Amino acid sequence: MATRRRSVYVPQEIEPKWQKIWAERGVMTASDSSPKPKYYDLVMYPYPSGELHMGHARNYVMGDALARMKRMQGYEVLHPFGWDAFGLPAENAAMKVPGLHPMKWTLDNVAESKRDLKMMGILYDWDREVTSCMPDYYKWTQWLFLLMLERGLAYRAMAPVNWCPVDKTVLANEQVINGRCWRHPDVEVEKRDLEQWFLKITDYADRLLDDLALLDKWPQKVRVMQTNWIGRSQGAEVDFPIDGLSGESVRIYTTRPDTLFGATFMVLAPEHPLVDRVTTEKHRARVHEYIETARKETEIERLSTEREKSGVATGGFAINPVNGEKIPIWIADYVLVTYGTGAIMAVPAHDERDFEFAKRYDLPIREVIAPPAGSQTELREAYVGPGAMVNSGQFSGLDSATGFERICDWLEQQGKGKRSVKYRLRDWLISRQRYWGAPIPVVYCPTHGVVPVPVDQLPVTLPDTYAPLAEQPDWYRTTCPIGGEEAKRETDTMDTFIDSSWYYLRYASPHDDAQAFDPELANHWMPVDQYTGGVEHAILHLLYSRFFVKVLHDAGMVDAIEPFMRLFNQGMVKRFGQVMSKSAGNGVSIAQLTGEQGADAGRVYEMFIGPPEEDVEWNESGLNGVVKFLQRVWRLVLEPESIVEERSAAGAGARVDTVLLKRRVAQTIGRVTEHYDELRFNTAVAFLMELTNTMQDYLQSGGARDAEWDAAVRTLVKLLNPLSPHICEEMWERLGEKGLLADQPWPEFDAAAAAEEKAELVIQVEGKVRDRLEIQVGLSEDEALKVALASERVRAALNGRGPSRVFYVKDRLINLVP
RNA sequence: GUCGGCGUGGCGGAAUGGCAGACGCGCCAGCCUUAGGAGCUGGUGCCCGAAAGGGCGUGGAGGUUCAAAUCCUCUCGCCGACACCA
Repeated sequence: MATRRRSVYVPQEIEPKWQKIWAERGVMTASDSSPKPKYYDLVMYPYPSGELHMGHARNYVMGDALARMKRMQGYEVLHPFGWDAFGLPAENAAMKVPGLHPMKWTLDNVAESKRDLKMMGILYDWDREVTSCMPDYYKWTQWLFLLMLERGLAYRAMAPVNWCPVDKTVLANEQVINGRCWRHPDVEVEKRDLEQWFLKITDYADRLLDDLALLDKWPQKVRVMQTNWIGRSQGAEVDFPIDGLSGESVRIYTTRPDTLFGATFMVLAPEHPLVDRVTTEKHRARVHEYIETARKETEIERLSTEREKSGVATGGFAINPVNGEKIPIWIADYVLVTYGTGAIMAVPAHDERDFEFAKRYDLPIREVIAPPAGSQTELREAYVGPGAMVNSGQFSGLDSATGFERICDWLEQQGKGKRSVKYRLRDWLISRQRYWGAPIPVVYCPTHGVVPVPVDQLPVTLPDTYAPLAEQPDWYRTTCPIGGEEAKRETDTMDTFIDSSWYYLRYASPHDDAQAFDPELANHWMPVDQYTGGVEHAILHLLYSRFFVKVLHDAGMVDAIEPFMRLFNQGMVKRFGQVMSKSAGNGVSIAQLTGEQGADAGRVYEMFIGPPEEDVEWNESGLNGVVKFLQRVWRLVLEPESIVEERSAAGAGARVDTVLLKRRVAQTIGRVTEHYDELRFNTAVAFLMELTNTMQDYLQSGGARDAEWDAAVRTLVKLLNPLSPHICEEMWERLGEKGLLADQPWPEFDAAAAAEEKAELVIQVEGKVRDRLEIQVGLSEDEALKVALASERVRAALNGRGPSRVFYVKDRLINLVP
């Protein structure tokens, strides 16, 4: 008997078997007409980068585990997948390898990634797969652009744009990080003036901001980031007449109209249109020189806060409308032409930037807000807080908040200004001078101007030849859809963030060739119940998607006003201290993992490794621990006698009887269900480990393998299934059960069975725990007191002690008054 | 600079304001064994102690509370986002 070989599972034998069965049975195929409640479980569709590693897998395992559980809980689960397939890496690859087309490179990568996902046992409804670079998808991306155009939300404008000299394309504001290209952190972005397409996301600024309040199941971090990005501020626009130019004035924007009396000079952005008008002959040469220098500076230099402020006087003066004072007009590049009105009143006493500027150029500083307590006699820095207004004419004496309102009222009555709300958010520049994107579907006609391509002529497909569209006359030469004149196609393509702003809607009806999505089906599945992806999309993708849904809602195409109800940002997987990636060369590939420890061990390990939102470090011994755990489950379920035998060899562990076993099973159902639902997989795994420990102790305490044991076994297998589906499915079959485990109902939680039968009474005296007493659950306060006082030890503990005599029973406090 | 988040054993980490350190890794001791990098049992926060037991303990200092890792104030450290937006 001693030579007995313990049974072990071999992942390479069971994993492919079950993957094949699930695919054949269409386990994750979502039905549009199911009577079950729907659950839309979505992971951010990725850029197809080819072979996947365990860093990618963590995200997808979470989504898969949730989908599997929700399915067992009786939901009709939509768990789709697709590819954000336009974009630069494909072009870079094509440029490196002559003759390689971005399409081929992309589709090869898709195939490779897809194979890896399947090897991990991750189930999607592949019937609904979308690929954004395919004409049947980007046809509708183009259609959505035309919808925006029709609704006045797409426009063309000449603008100083962010230009990446390496990628040779324009970037959105959101793609410029510290003045550098988001794809090339050491390449500084240049400013160029180009005619470009924009989407008017600023029209939705208020709603994008206000509706964040509805997203209470989003990480607050993301909501804060979006709030800051939209950057709404309340203030006033005020007209300052230009001295000597009757009827002309400069409009400024301020968030502190209460400091209007403290304005001692005015500053225009170098690009401000009135610069020429206000500059006197004497100052013209110097102003011109300053503007030239400012233009040549990169965004980085200009925006650096470390840099000392610079500027130049124009020689012109403006009249402060509240007191008729003449104040000099300066030009300085710390004022941005793109924000507010491109001009400010400078109040050095109450604004740090103005203060610094005034110090440098020796401009007057006048205090108009007195700090609340203890006035600062010396003005060493600007006081930006609230306080009482002083030196402010009829408004002196008011507190600054009231003064804000009174001055605004006064300005509006006098017609000299008005309340105004400004945003940091800018319109979304979507033109890209790249081949590998969806062509913007418009035609430039000499007679009719900008003409949208008629819907029945969509899609405007990309030419087969990989080369910039502007260099392909065969492609861009066309005729005007209205008059038939010779015309030219737009040669820019769209930002790929447009593709990803609506893909989740396409999943509702991915094969519809008559519309972008079927509104009825979209309304059936939307909104997304759980959205999972990286925090790097906290602003760009999520803000754009929210914008699209609001536009589509206004167009009557979807009921939802927000796309994603619950958002989760998972942490990244690191190895050797660095984020796993192909370029860092530290990835554990899915192919390698499944060939060794198996997909299930990798899945459970990645869920157990740490909190799901935290970055985690991959390490082999942790993975081995999980393999050990799974092998133990395997034996416990299929070969419990081998565990019973071990008892005699080494002595018993903890005593576990049937009552304890039952209770532990019930508790585990409750905890695991709750924690899976909240994506707290690390603790869910810990609870399952506790259950197996209890089951093992039960066997080793001589527990019978009766109905209770069988129930425990089946519960364990079901609860573990979302994380370790292959092994659980195989065990289910070997247990002689009929049907797929994937189709089994989720175990029901029995609160009564999970409750402890004893409660503890903790006797604290003067803040210290003096004694503990086991009592029955469900006793009233009086009964509990009686039990407590019946105890000799309790009486002794209380005897002669100080004032605080407190009992604690579960979550109830009982105060004992002597 | 501003705004957010986080500081718990040797390590990853648990803890609706209620026995801090679950679960796992690692380590120590033992058992078993045709010796496997296997399996099993016990131990493992720190200090004192042979033990029983006692003291200390969640970055630091205060505070609220019968009770604080958890709430409040200040402070130090780390991480992230934004960064002249008037």
